[in-house]
Amino acid sequence: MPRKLPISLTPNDWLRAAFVQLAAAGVQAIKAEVLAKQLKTTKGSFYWHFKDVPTFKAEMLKLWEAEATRSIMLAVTSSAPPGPQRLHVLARIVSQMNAENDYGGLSAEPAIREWARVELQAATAMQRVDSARIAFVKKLFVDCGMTARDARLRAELFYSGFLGLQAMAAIKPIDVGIRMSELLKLLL
Amino acid sequence: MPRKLPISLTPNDWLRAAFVQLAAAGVQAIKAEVLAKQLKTTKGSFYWHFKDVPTFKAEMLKLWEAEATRSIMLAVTSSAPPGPQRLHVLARIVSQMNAENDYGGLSAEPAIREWARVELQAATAMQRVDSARIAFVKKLFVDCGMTARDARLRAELFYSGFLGLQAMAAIKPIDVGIRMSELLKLLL
DNA sequence: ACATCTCCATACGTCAGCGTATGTTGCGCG
DNA sequence: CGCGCAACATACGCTGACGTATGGAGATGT
Repeated sequence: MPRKLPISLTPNDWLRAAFVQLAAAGVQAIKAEVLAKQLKTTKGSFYWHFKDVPTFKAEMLKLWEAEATRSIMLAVTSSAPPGPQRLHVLARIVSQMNAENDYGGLSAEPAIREWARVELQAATAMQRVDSARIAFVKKLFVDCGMTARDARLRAELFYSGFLGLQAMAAIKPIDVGIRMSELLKLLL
Repeated sequence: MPRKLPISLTPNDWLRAAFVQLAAAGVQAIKAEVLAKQLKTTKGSFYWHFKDVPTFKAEMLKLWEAEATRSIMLAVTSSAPPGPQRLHVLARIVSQMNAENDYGGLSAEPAIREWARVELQAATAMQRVDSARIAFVKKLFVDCGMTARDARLRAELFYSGFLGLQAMAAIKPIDVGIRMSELLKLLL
């Protein structure tokens, strides 16, 4: 039994559980008692670690925003030299990192987007992430020799296509990777 | 005062109010008492017209599914002859019908998609709508002389791009129409 | 060893939302 | 004119979720 007996829960344990819940059932499913049950404890623990639920959600957003773009940018720039190769790498990896990462990876993103549609705090975080990602993709297109204007448009279309495919994949499983590759061919 | 005194509420009044609420605050915001307040009545009325909330939601989905594709298809095929023109028309009209139609138009769609991510009943409806729309767009590409395979791929990318732009527009206002036009140029 | 502090358990009051049961009102009609 | 039904209004009990308050167990320092 490699079971590590629960010595003491960290704030991160709660946050990870919350992202799982978020991905599975949406923002409204993030409830203190539900998370407590999943962590086999009680909400007394929750309210010891966090002031209240809104504060907790704010921490979720902070964590997500910090990791949502960084890890992908890192993976891309470290596995290919500047040029079209990086875009192909990007198209491949974004479609296969479902639910691996701590903060829920990409499987929680549709839920966060709906969250952003409803709550202002999440909306501003989402806007910053969208902008950062589009700027990054734009740079990749610029590195392929495109003008700033063309690169920007293609970055937006590339990203929009990804969002759409991600949204559809959340309901009915499809091969996002191959479609992203085809989209990229048309954009280059 | 052109105020028409509330003679008697119809089921459709409730449904329209619910789509407004859905677009504004998501599925979880569809609550009998909230809708009653918006219609300046009480939930006694709600439970007279409808058995319970789940049944009511099911009727919402039924209504939405019936109208979500039909009206757009009709508008496109009736305003242009077969060929690329129809795609341009489609790119234009889908981006400007925000919140006009009865069932919430397109402004409620991101919420319905999240709904579909969480509840099975909505997921099956959403899948059918997605399939119908993609099939329709595919046909438009076929009418432009494309092979079935190419047309299918382009229809998916066109639709995915639309979904992504729609999702982004729900958070931060952007010009969906111009971006859809540019996407279409690349797909033709 | 004993007091303290951390980390969690339990019990409580509150409130929103559900669904039911029953009271109330206004029109249609003989 | 008054009866009856459609279309609500109101009152109720119930559950789930919040946040608080207080109790308790286990490690820890001196």
